[in-house]
Amino acid sequence: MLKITKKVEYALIAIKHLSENPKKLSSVSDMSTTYGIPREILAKTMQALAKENIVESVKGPQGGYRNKNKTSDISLNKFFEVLEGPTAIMDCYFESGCNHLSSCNIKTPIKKINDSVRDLFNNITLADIS
Amino acid sequence: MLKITKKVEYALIAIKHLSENPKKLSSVSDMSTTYGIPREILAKTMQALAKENIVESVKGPQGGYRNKNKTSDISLNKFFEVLEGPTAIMDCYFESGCNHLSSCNIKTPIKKINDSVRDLFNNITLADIS
DNA sequence: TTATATACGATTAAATTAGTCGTATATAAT
DNA sequence: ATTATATACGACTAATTTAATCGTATATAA
Repeated sequence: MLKITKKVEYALIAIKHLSENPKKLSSVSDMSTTYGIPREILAKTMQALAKENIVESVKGPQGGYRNKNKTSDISLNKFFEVLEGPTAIMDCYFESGCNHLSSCNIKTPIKKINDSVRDLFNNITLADIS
Repeated sequence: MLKITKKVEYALIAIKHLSENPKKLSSVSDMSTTYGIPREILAKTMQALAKENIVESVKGPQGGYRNKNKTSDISLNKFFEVLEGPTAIMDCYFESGCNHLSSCNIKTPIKKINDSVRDLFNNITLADIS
């Protein structure tokens, strides 16, 4: 539980790389060989980040990615949600009704845990961890 | 990512139940029917909690479980670790060396995220969420 | 025109999580 | 003593989620 996925791991590596190479464009191929990351997965991950304007993409030869916004403007929560969807420690938090348990006594506790985790990630930026 | 498991969910429900019924013993059968939780899974979960002295078990007819320590003395982190093992957002945090990536640039970031999450869970007790 | 690079959907493989089954042991009640 | 009830625990199977691969389209610099 509470493990971050490879997708997020790879994205963190890429963002860090881009922030260390702000001038030039970095291609997926280059980054995947440099860090030993499966090419296709990294590609998709970068595409998701590009779609949300976290990175900028340039097509064609000599193309690649560069960071678009300041890493200090992007919260970890935003970053995670772009890649994984809503930060919810348990599904029932976002579903209208809990279909699993006939008599749930922990809705409030779950909400508290969830809010705490979200607060935490909202208050850490990509710059903080780079 | 960052989802809590059913095991933890069920354990939270049980602990809440026990804290609401401090005098008597509650059996797994009773709790599993009351909350619609698979019997065997709840049984194993309670056994794990008993082993760590979070709950007390009494065998035989009329037996069952009761809370052993104050819920305010048990951190969420302790609780999670009893059920799921070390709170590590990524495996490499606990392994001696990272075998996955030839050239990892995010060890420090990962450590920061991980420590933040652990701090958070260390500062929430079971009482806080009950 | 060609080689390089992103974009994206579909599919398969691997790993993790959830749930089941079988058996042993303790003990209260009869 | 015997029986029914309850915890204890290991092995196994099923379901779900995550990771990785494959194929094809599109843009563009050289």
